[in-house]
This record gives sequence, structure tokens and C-alpha cells, in this order.
Amino acid sequence: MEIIECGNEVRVYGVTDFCLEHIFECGQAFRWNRSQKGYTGIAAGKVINVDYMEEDQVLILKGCTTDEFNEFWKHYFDLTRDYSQIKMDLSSNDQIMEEAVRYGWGIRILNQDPWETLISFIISANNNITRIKGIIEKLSRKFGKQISGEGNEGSPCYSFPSPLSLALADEEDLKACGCGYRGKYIKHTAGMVVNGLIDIYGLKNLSYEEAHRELVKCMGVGDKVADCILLFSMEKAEAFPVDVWVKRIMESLYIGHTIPKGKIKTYAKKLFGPYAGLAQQYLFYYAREKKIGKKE
DNA sequence: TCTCAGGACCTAG
DNA sequence: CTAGGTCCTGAG
Repeated sequence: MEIIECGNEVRVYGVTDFCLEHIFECGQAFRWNRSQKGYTGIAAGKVINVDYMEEDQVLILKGCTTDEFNEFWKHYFDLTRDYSQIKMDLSSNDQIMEEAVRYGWGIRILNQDPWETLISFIISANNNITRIKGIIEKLSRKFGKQISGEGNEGSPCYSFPSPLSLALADEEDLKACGCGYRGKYIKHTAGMVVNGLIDIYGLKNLSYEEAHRELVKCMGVGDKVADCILLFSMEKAEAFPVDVWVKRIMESLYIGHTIPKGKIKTYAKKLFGPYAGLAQQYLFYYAREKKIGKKE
């Protein structure tokens, strides 16, 4: 990995197994949008534009310094993990996974902020991506802070709201952002964070099982949402979130009949091992793009 | 205790 | 009527 900084952009050479569309369209992050070039998004209270040239294996980050890249974005994009090796391990002796990996070859599991991920995935329950993104944008505009930089069409950008701001928020104001019945969950969970009833930044130091047990104590966090938070913000690559798409593809391509979600998770963790979460992402992207298992 | 089903639930399209 | 589920009950 070679880094060159010029002007306000950083170029990172030697980046492989990387595709922005795969990364941002696989349902793990909600604050990134396609722009003229690449994607523009907000993370860690900063606006940034990223673009990637496959032929040169170069990742370009606009609005970023070398220090910021090394201290934050390198880990955010999970650039130190060897995806080639993991993809080979997952694909050996597994035709289905081989196909899924070939399809979503550039997926990376982002290392996002635990607090933002917690609330984002509470919102994701029984919801669709378009609406999830809209709700998070409205929440940020209402309860976040304006930050420098601009989004698409020069629109102002807002950081994700702090725990305190959502804990103090009027439930009706949360609902006005489109949260619906999840407004109560958000306020309640934000309160738990503020009061120290859950230490979301310490959870990654616990085992997968312990951290999962803690997370489901939060209102609005069930088994699936907890697994998403663990996978996308707490470096638990073994977490295997079972949503409808993954349930369908596991049932139709691996198991052959319908079975309860809990058993799918056990089955998958045994089959895919410590990188079950990455397997889940490849399967999810593959299933959703190809509409596999979708009933007519 | 623990697992599994079934219904209710905001809201935009 | 559906969409990346959770909460709440009740049954086994």
C-alpha cells in the first residue's frame, strides 16, 4: 500500500478486492451516495468523497490528509484485511460461495461507529434502504451538527446526532423524521447509552456472545440487528445476521427447505467459521441483486 | 428456561 | 400489500 498526498486528496495505491458499488450497495452503510465521481459520504463527522480506479488499483480520497487516512479511513474501509485469502478459503469446496464471491468480489466490511450503527440498524428493522437513508438524513439535519463540506448538489451536511441529543429528543419529533414506532426505541436506547447502562464503545473487547447479549438489552435491538451492529462496527467477523434475503438463499441453495432463523445461524456459523459475516455479505449481495429465492 | 409461531406495528410507494 | 424485524403472547 503506497500513499501519496497532493492538494486536499490522498491517493492509495495497491488496493485490491475493492469496489465502491459493492461496498455501499450491500446494505451496511446508509450515509453514502453516488456522486459525479465515486461516492460522497459522512463518517466521523467528516464529509469525504472517494473514488476507485480498478485498472490502477488506486483509491482516491478527496477532503482527507495522509494522517487522517492512516488514523481513520484505512481501518474504516478495512484495508488491512486480506480479502483474497478469505475469499479463497470461503470458496474452496463451495460452488455457491464461489459464485457469490465472484459476483460481489469488491465487498469490504466497513468498520463504522458503534453508536451510529446501533441507531441506524434499529431504524432498519422492518424497513427498506431508501427509507432508512431518508430517516437518518432527517434525524441528522434535526439533531446533528452542521459540518463543513457539502453533499450532492451543494447541500449542507450534518453529523450523526449524539446520544444525548437523541435521549433528550421529543418522541414526537423523532416520529416526525419518519421513525414511526421506532422513535420510542431510539429515545430509550439513547437513554441507556447516556446513562452508561450499556458501554457501546467497550463491547468490541468482549467476546461475540457476551457483546450480543449486551446489545439485545437495548430496546429495538433483536438478534438480527445485534448481529449487524457486531459485524459492521465491532469487528466481529463471525456474526451472521439472518435477514429475509439470507434466509431465502440459505434455504433455497444450501438447506433445501424452510427452517427457523435460529437454526440457519447455527448452520452457517458451522459452515463458514470465523468469517461467517463476510460470507453473509457475499450471499446477501448476490441474493438481492439476482433476486434469488424471491417469491413470485 | 428455551424455542418457535403469529399478530401488531409507522410509512412510502 | 410489501419492505434487511422486534416486541409481546401463548404453546409445546
